[in-house]
Amino acid sequence: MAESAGVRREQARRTREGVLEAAAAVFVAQGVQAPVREIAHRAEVGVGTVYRHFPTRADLVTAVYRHQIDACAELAPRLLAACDTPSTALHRWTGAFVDFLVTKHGLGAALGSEDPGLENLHAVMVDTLVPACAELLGACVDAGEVRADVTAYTLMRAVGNLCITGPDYDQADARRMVDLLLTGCRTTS
Amino acid sequence: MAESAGVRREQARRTREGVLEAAAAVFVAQGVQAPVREIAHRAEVGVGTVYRHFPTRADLVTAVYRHQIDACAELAPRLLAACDTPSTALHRWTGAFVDFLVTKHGLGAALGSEDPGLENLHAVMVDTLVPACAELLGACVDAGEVRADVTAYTLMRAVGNLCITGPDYDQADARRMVDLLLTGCRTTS
Amino acid sequence: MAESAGVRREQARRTREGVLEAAAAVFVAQGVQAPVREIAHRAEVGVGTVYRHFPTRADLVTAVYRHQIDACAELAPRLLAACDTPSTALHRWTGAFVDFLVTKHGLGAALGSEDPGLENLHAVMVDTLVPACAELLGACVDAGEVRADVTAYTLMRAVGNLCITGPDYDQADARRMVDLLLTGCRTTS
Amino acid sequence: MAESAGVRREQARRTREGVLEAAAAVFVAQGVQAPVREIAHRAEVGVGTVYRHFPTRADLVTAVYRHQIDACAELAPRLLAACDTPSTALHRWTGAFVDFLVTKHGLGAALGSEDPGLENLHAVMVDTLVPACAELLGACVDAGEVRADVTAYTLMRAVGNLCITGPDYDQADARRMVDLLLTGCRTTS
DNA sequence: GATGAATGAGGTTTCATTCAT
DNA sequence: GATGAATGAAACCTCATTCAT
Repeated sequence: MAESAGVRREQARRTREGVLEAAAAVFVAQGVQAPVREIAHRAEVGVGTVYRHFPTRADLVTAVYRHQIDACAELAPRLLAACDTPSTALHRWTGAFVDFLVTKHGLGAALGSEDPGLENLHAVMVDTLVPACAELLGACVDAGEVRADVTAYTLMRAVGNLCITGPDYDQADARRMVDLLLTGCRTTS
Repeated sequence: MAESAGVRREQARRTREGVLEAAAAVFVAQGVQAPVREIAHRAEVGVGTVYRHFPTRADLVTAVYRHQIDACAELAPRLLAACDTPSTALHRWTGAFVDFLVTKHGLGAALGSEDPGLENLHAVMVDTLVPACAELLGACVDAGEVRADVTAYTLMRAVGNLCITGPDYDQADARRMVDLLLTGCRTTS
Repeated sequence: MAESAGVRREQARRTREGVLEAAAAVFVAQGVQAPVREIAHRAEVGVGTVYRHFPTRADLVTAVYRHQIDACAELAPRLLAACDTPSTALHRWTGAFVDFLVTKHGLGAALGSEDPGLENLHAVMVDTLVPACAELLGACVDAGEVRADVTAYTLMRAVGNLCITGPDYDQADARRMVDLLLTGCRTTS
Repeated sequence: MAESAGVRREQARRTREGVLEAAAAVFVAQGVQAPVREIAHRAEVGVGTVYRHFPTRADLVTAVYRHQIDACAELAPRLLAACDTPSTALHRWTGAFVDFLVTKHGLGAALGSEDPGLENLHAVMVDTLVPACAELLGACVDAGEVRADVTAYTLMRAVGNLCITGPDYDQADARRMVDLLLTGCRTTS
């Protein structure tokens, strides 16, 4: 009986993972507003199953990107330790952030969206990434490399917005614009 | 008869203006994807009236912003003539552009949207504003004030994206981020 | 003043004729259910004008075909006088009727329709054409050429139905089918 | 689980049947162009349910009549085997076809309609019934009972048209007209 | 836990018809 | 008489979401 419960739990976990994978794929293809049916179909489960695991769309979006958000946050201190200067670390970190956002079709837009259905995701990203960004930014400011009047939150929103790509404004464009923005943040010597 | 026709035409024009005003207000509150019903209701007309004046949503969105888009484009040569340096003109122009975009909630997003219903608006903005921006940018490059590897289109998309505001990222933030971006575009002397 | 009234009346008559012509053309192209706007546009008048002259669609449809309906009815006695046998006259009359119906796209369908908006037209056709057809049919029966158990109304409905054409069942098909039907009505000798 | 799935599937099947019955009834009353809402309401389901089972109107119309169309087609060889002469079989088959068409108000009209929403149904009827009719017709021609210049398709269209009934032209009239048409198709000996 | 059928609100669009000028 | 802008009912179709099994 205890075992059967464990087996069932394991099944549920696998179902959950399957939904997450399907959602990730569908989000890339159609954006985070894709029909739930589409995701359920791709995961080969019923729509009810999606709703059981993720009651709101934001829960699903958040869960889909949580791993990567966490990984992105954890990257900050590692880069700070590994790079010669804080600003190098900041540049590389934003580079990683851009790559993350751009490859998730619609995530940049979701970040900046006021859609109440996405505020949950918004909160997660802010809570997780802003401190990471703030750590890098603070180090840069302390080192006199970056102006002190830029907040981590504002910078992240700006970077997030710059990552809203399209046919005529692609990942490379986004990277260059973010680089220019960071360059503009340098203290003018 | 000629007079009555003129009166009627005048009435129609006022209705049209009313729809435009209502649409502008609704767009600010809900974005450019707001339901047509909402706009019709706010304008105190039937939905059919909205469709009569603006057969597609893009027609409406375009009409709402056309005046300002044109005004913005016309500002470019005037600033170029009035300012001491091209880069000053560029800064002031982007400042005006940001003010325009930010006060029209959702227009920045519309500029970058791939939504087929907005491609018309997209085309108008690109056709009108990119040349204006290119003129300023070219002058800056010729004066050696700005790096030559930034295209007017990409810059406009970036500025447009930076103007997607929200409760925690407002017009002042957008202006500062755009300024930093432009600063980053300067030739490092 | 009397003259100006006459002039005005003449104007109105011409407007009316213009609407009729436009309606006839539109009916051929799109069927009798075509949008009123289409007809008004083609006639280069306002929709209100169409409604003033023809309050209901049936009024318009009826008016459009009235001339031809009358001409068709008047043909019956002339054919009866001119042809050697009544059945020849009947054949030639139905031939003319078929040509009339088939070239008026949708009229055959309108004849058989129960659409309350068309009952007026239905009544006109019945009142005008059934007596004409009955005259021919009666002569045929009297001459022993056609069975006595076919009513003029039923025959007309049948012919009307057979004239509902389409891409794979055209005017020639309709004519042949009507001919076969008439052949079937002959008294078997 | 397997059982509950079976129960659910059974429920769905009943819903589907309910929709079909409702659609059949509404089609009789209002023709095959009746609003989907009407059908949904009569079936006591939501419109979404109708769309789930029958994505397009043609799917619904086709499903409503499919059984009877098939039964009609299958009747042809059986009659051919059972009757003394091919022409008797043809007469009885068209009689059955007429009964089928007339009791399904609007189906005759649908058969001849150019409405793109009905082309599917049109195709089904043509594909299923024309071969059946052709078999009978061919046998009649081979037996020298019917003229060779009538195609199965044209005959079916003609019969379909003759089955467009109304208050003053009912099923009995349709049957008699079809009989006369067939009589007219006989080789004159 | 999983299912997916059913629901129905919500969006779009079309046109017949009215009415003030 | 003529006009055509305005109206709004009505049809379509799509999903997010619920719930009985």
